Amino acid sequence: MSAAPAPALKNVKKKATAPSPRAKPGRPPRALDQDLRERILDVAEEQFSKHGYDAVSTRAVAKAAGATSAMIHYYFSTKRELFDAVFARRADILNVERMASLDAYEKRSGKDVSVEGAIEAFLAPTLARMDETEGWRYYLALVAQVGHKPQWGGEVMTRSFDPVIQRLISVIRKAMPEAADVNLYWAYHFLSGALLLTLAETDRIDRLSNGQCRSADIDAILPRMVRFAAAGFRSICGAAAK
Amino acid sequence: MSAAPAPALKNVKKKATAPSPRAKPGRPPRALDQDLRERILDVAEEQFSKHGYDAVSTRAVAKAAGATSAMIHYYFSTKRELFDAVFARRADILNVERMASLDAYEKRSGKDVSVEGAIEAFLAPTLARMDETEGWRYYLALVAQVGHKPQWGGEVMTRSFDPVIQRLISVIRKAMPEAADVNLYWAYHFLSGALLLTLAETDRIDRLSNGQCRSADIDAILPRMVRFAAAGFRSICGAAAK
DNA sequence: GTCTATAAGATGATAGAC
DNA sequence: GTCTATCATCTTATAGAC
Repeated sequence: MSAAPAPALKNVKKKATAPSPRAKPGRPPRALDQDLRERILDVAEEQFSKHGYDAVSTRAVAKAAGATSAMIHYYFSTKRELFDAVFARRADILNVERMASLDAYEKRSGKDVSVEGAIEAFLAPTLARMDETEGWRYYLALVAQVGHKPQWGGEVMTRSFDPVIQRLISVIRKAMPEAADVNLYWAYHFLSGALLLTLAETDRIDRLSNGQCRSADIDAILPRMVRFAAAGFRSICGAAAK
Repeated sequence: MSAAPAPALKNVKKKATAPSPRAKPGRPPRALDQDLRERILDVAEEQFSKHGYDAVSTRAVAKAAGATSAMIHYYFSTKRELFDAVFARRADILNVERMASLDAYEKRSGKDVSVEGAIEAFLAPTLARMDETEGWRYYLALVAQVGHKPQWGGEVMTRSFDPVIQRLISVIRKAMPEAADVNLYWAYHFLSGALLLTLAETDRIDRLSNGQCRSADIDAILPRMVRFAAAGFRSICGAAAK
């Protein structure tokens, strides 16, 4: 349930003169298998995130992982399935954490559920991960890109994240029982856009603000995003909404 | 200043048995030149938007435009310059419209500038274009994707759109003179995310809301986005902000 | 499990005829 | 201005040796 530490490249260059020093015969190198598989996932995650799915070749991933492209197909069959594995790996972790966070918030707040509280419980796990490892930062930037791709933005995102979003909205609904569904969904849409642009870490805001804001400054972002979105939810879902 | 109507493909298939029927000799076909150039831009816009820059080949663009890939390089030298031309074409139009809209709002509101008014003046031209032609929808979805690409999200977006954004913030500042710059920039960052996700039109919100919201329903989006963002700006820039 | 070799085709870009 | 032909390289994926 905790993050997998990004393993450093180990057998970067094993091509030499002598016949390659493989695992000792007599015992299937079970550990190494998982090692390479994970290393491929790590490298693919980084490259897909940095350059986009289509700009990355299986060869490039293989090379950076210290293997050949044949190994990519051995473990993942196709490039697309490699992507799916990359995407699902941390999505599963994130979904568990978000669900747990929302559950915990609902339990401890009892009847005093607030919009701020719900949104904070939803955002905190994700933004915390963003502050953790390079791997998570790559992954979350990849989510931001996928979320804006015409086909994938609908399908992949829906498949991966819908249950938690419905859960979030159900908690917010407890804080605003009078809110109409349409308004709740549009409000989430705006919040989602704000979150995804944050995960993208494009440094746009750094330039725009002339260095006064920094894309990766989670401590500055989280409280502001919570307040911004909560006020937004209230203004379009509240009693005064048209 | 109005939108260029998307021209239908005209000379789709001129490859046949006879030597290709080119323009009549004696007069350089000036009109046709611009025709093809624009058609290439239209087609590239559509394909870059639908599949992403890296997934589209110059051959594919050429074919859809009823020409050969050599013509792409004749008019634009490189694939990247083709992209830049696609991106700049409507960015220029949009920038003029947004500036004019902000100017007009500031003029007619005098001293009574409101956050809602400024945001509405900023958003309205863009969302109106989204409701106009396929070409504009493709373009705006492309902007959303570019805005989340690691390199381009910073550089291309900054180069193309920063002046209008600074203008928007300067108008909002008149409505909230006490607001700190950092807060204004972060608030814009959230608004920008909400806008870009809207421009992407991924149908995610349609699925999530089980059809209650439609990605292209500008009449539903604009007023909600204005209220949502205005409330957000006030909540993190207002006197009560920490 | 890991490699080399290769199939089968696509890619960005250019040269040169017309 | 538009084309065909081509270069040199890269692409995903597979076959088969070890």
